[in-house]
Amino acid sequence: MSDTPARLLALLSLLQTPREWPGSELAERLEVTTRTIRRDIGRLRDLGYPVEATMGAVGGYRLVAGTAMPPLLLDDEEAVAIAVGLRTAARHPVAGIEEASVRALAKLEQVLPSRLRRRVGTLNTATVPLVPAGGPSVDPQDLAVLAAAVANRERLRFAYQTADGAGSRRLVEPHRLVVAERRWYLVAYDDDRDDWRIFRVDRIRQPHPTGMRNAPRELPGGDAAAYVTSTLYSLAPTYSAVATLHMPAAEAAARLGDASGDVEPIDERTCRLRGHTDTLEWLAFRLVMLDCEFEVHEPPELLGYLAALGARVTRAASPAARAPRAGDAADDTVDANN
Amino acid sequence: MSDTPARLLALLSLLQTPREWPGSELAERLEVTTRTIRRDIGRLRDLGYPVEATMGAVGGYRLVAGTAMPPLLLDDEEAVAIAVGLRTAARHPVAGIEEASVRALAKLEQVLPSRLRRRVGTLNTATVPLVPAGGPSVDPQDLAVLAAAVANRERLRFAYQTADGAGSRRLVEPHRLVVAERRWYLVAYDDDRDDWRIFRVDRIRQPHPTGMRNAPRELPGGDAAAYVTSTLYSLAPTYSAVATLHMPAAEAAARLGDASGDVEPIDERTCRLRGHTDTLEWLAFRLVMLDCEFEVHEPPELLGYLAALGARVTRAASPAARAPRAGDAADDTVDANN
DNA sequence: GACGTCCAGGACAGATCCTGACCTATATGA
DNA sequence: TCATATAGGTCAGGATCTGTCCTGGACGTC
Repeated sequence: MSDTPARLLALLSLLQTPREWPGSELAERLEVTTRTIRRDIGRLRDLGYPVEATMGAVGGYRLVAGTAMPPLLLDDEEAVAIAVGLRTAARHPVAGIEEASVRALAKLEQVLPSRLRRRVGTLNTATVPLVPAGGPSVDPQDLAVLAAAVANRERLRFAYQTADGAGSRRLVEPHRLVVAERRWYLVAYDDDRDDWRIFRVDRIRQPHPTGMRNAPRELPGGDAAAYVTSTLYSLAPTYSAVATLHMPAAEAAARLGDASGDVEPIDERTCRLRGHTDTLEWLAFRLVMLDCEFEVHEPPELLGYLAALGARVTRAASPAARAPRAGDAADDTVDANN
Repeated sequence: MSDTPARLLALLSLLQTPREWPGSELAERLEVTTRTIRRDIGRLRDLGYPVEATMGAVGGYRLVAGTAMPPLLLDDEEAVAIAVGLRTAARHPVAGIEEASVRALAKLEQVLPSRLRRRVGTLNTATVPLVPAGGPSVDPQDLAVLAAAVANRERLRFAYQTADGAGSRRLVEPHRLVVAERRWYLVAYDDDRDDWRIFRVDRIRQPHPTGMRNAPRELPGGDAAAYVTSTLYSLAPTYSAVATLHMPAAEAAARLGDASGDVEPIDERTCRLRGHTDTLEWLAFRLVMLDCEFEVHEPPELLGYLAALGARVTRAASPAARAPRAGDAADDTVDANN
């Protein structure tokens, strides 16, 4: 009896199960008359959620795709699955929707019951990274905290570790989260230094909101993403890579994706790749994954890295020969600001 | 005025933004009095959604984590981000929540507006696969269709391509979706053959529900996952791999994850890996990604694959030498049933 | 072709609920 | 101390909701 909004939500929840519901069954579950069910269905339709009905003896109601997203009513496991998916998406950002990903993650983490958060955490640490890290990886939970602070225009305090290992404590007004070169950066106004700064998120430790709101501040130039990339290019000792791929240019471009540099055809079966990167491991990984013959011309560091990798793999395939182990990890020395 | 449930949903949507909302601002947005806002907040609390309020001059309301998941109200971009995340999760299943992932995906795809679905599709094809496929990859949208049919107990018609290339049309009663050995399988009762069958999802083409419901049918033995793995072991010519890793056993186990076989220590710095796999590329990929010295002892196919890979990488690092291209793709010949 | 089953929706009466307009109490930061 | 925020009681008038009728249309089955 009564409590209409709760019943509407329950009805939405039932209808989101991908199956057909006869009105009588819905009425039974929600303990109301079928007439009320029909009225509720009408209400949902008025709200813009298209409920489709098939008439006839085996008919029923089902929620279909409309023009607006209905509220998603998830059970525990589904919520965990989405959280895990968003966390890995935060670690391997997809071009164009990185920011929406962290927004969704922040939204979800805000309301995720603690028992589910624990499950997400254990699943997350149990999941193995699929690609070379290329430096420390970001903590998705920290990322959610930063996204919340950005949305809330709330001052943020955190410990920041610079490239040379020194640590410092910061109080900033967060402005935007940006992905550049496969890394997360926080664009923020540093209150102590009275200037704009860019922080690598994987070097931020223990961020917590202070509760102090700050007035929106305009970034000079406006575009945060452009600000980050321009700062990176002016500061970072990125490598310029040139390679020849024995693969049609179109196919190589498709398999490399958009963020891997320029591909121009040499002839029908080969092409030239030019790109810049600050993580040799990542570039080498992508080239090997292409599963085609290729030759690297520059930079010498990448040549060295690939030579070491090839030698290691060759050693692995010839167990008869035993050799002293050679360290072959290339280090990453790029930093955004001090 | 009026339409309380819609206002409650709108209020929930606002509160899910990770920020604090003063009651007056909420009242303004929703065009009601602050008194009504306070009442609505109370209603939400009665429904079990914990709205926290900070009193005082800079107070406000915010939705915090409770014991149950509130309905997620997403904007377009967030919905797309979640869909993309779930699709990649379907391609790289995480142990333990694979089924919840596809359930959530099916739920989302069911109500995703078509314009957003298009965006998800283009983003999805633009996204490059991060790991070696090891055979054809599943279409997440097909997976969602299968999951919906499983939940709806609806008969399903599809074209199935067997290992030897022959195609057949099937009419089945879907029972469960299961991940085994990094692949999706559909456990279903084949109506034409009057027996239970296991189908590799990546070989299923154009699945579509028929609208015919079927009575729930009990799988002999009960456990669908066990049924799949036992069938696979009895049928599939998997490789048995043995390798020595120059890495502490604990670290290797952590970095390999749970599904990669048994790791036992040899001494403090080395360990032995035993596993079985039907995709050489995947195992080789994981071993190389460990970023440590290792030697493979078995199977010979893996040795050959690694030798070819090492040679290719070495060639790439020595652009002076030019050699005729050697094909080095290992084929995957495992099948679940005919 | 008749029948049962399902969705669609109008009319109506009675109970319920909701909103806005008061009011006071309390907590917090400037 | 003051301003501002949440918290919540009360009350009256009006809107809304529910259940119980009803008719009609669509669809599959017997």
